[in-house]
Amino acid sequence: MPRWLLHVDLDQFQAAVEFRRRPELRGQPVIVGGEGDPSQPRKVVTCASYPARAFGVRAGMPLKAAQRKCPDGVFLPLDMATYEAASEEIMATLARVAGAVEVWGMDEAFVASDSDPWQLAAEIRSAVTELGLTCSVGIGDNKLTAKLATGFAKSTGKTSAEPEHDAGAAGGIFQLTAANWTELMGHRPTDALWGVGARIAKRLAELDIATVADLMAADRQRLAAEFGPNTGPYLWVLGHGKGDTELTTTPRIPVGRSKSETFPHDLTDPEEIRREVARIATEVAEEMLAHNRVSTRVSVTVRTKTFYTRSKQRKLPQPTSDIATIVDTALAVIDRFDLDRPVRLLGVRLELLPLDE
DNA sequence: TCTGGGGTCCTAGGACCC
DNA sequence: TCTGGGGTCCTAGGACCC
Repeated sequence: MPRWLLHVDLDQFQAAVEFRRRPELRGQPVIVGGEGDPSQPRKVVTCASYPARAFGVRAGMPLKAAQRKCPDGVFLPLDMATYEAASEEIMATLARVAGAVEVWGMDEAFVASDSDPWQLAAEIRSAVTELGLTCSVGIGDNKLTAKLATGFAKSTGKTSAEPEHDAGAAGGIFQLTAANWTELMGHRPTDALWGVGARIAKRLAELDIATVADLMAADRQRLAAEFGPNTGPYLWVLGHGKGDTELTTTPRIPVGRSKSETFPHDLTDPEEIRREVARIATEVAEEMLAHNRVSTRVSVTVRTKTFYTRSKQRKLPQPTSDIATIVDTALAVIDRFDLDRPVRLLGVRLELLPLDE
């Protein structure tokens, strides 16, 4: 009996959650991000509704740019608490319909099927629709193919102009497996793979590995020599459409906790920079404490006006939950930076002591 | 249009020890 | 005096993801 992995991905998640409480906005170009004020600098789009995307608005784009592309867009502030609550609702629904769920971020999850994956996918979509939301489902023989299948599900299911893929398509559900892997993925650039980004793709291209098919034909030893003993072979495996087939249903225990802030205007006064580092360190330490965790290491990140980003860290003499010690350490670390250029971002990250002893 | 915030994991080099 | 090889800890940086 084959085991299928299903990847569930909510459509336009944050915008869709907003539509539930403001149904009059359905079908409108809605842009969620920052405080919902496109005149605010250094804030970006977290989620654009499909109508907003038709104007060219994309996640990650500055709000100001989004407004230029879509002047009549409805800008809404981020409301994380509401999205988290919606996410829990969704995951509970998936658990009810599909059993074990591996949560992958707020609006994604993997589930498994030992029988008919299309049937399960349809049931999931129907259950999510009852929540007033919609989702796409990718079916794969592992997590990689399932995840990539969701991308096909979105592009084939959503755009009527898109020619119908015969292999495995059915409105919002798509199946990608070893059987159609080469046909559907072989000609695509390597960064179409989940885990290959722009940088790795560029380095691969320099080795004359431009497409997934090229990667499949590449020499493993060469990849290992180029990318390291772990990453190299991993890339080769990715290229062949292989991946993890196990669901991890126990919630992951965070190994770190961080907080960073891009300031609306650059900071230049070293004393002000120290004060902000102390404030951010206090906040993240308090959150750590609220979760009953203990810190082992403090890392401070500085991003200057030119986007030059560096971090320095210091191991604590012993694991501690003492806020004053953590703040003092963060200050000692920031003092090792040359603060002679305008600072646009400061961040503090705490590494956490593993929970199991 | 200048480029958010919160995560995870991997690699590499130097220090230090045997 | 012209120099080993491994293991581990620590720090810095890179890359990816949602």
